[in-house]
Amino acid sequence: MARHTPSSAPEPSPAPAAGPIMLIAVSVRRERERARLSLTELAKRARIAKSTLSQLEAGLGNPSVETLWALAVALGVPVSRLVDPPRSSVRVIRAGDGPVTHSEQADYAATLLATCPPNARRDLYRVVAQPGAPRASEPHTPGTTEHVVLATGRALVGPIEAPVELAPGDYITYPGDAPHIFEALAPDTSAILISEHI
Amino acid sequence: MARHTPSSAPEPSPAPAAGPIMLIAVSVRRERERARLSLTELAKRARIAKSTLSQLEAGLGNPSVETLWALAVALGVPVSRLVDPPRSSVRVIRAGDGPVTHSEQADYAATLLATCPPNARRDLYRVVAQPGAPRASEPHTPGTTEHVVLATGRALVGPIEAPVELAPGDYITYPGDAPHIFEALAPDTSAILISEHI
DNA sequence: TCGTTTCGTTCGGCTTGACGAACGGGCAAT
DNA sequence: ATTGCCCGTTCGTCAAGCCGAACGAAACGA
Repeated sequence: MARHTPSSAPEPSPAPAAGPIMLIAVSVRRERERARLSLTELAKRARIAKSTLSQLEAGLGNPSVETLWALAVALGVPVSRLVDPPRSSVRVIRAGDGPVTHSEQADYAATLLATCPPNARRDLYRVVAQPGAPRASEPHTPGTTEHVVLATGRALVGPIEAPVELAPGDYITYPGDAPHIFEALAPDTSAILISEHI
Repeated sequence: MARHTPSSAPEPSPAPAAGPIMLIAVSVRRERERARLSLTELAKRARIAKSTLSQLEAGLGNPSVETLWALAVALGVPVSRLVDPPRSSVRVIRAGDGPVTHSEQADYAATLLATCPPNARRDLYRVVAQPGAPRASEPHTPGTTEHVVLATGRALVGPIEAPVELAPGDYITYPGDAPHIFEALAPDTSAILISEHI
């Protein structure tokens, strides 16, 4: 199977415990079940032998990139979702909290709110809302995460069952693939919204 | 080489013209040169035969995931950077400008400021700065782009040779791999900073 | 009870990816 | 010129990925 051992060297990707094979094995099975495909059906669509797929999901073997590519195409997902570790929940960082890095040159403070997971896409919105009926979002595509930093005003933001009240500077992140709301509590409430999807 | 043809089926990943092999070939070479490694040296670090690497970069063959993984580890990059297609300038969107999507349910307006390029990482900062000496940033790693949305106050932001004055709600994006500044022009100037690196 | 279908796994074979060694070229020191 | 070293490519061998076919299990209807 493996003729070499890539076990040493500094791991940039968050060391996935069992190496790439097991990671891909579980990823493929996860995506296949999410797509409601049988092993046989997926193999047919990907134009690979189902024996190949069977062994792959069993964590045996060491698939080639063409095999992997064919599977990703058939599953309708980017290849990277099969090769990078999975991830989710609500987290709030209040204005003034969080790890701050100060500048020596100027009065300048930056707070790291969220590091970007490998391979995610983050789309950036500016939101301006007025009090009244809250905006309830349908869940987006699975794997979506939203981040909101309130700029001005006040707002109730987060999962529909447990939204959080934000003041200017507050930050919240929550799953975007579950129902969630944005309800302005003050006039001219504005925020930055980042929609992150893998 | 390829025994199957994954050519059909709807392509979710933005069809990379020449299939996964060529894509990986150029990605590996690009990352290797970025890391200033010789082919021989990289092969040694990845614990793979240099012949394998040579053919891989030539666009021949069909590497296994273990080979790919070992290379990504040795290069110090996530695997996804080798399997997704690759990809800067100043752009400003003033508050109130830009494509706005309104909600039917509530007084809620979202403006798309920047779609995320495939495979980029975006790290999210909250910035609070006071007037005085501007904060001049050293250029970051090549391929970095920064985005700033001013929340409160006023600031001079952008490339050091041509910064732009921002008011609350204004958005700017500029290359992060060239010198750039953030100079607060009013007390308690705050902003959201997204650092995007490939 | 017996076919029929679909599921996922297991079994030989052909094909090919990965390996090490050998090769030719470029460069610097001797 | 010669030696040494590193570069990247080419070649033959061997292991293993991929394949199709055969297999047992489970579900459904006749």
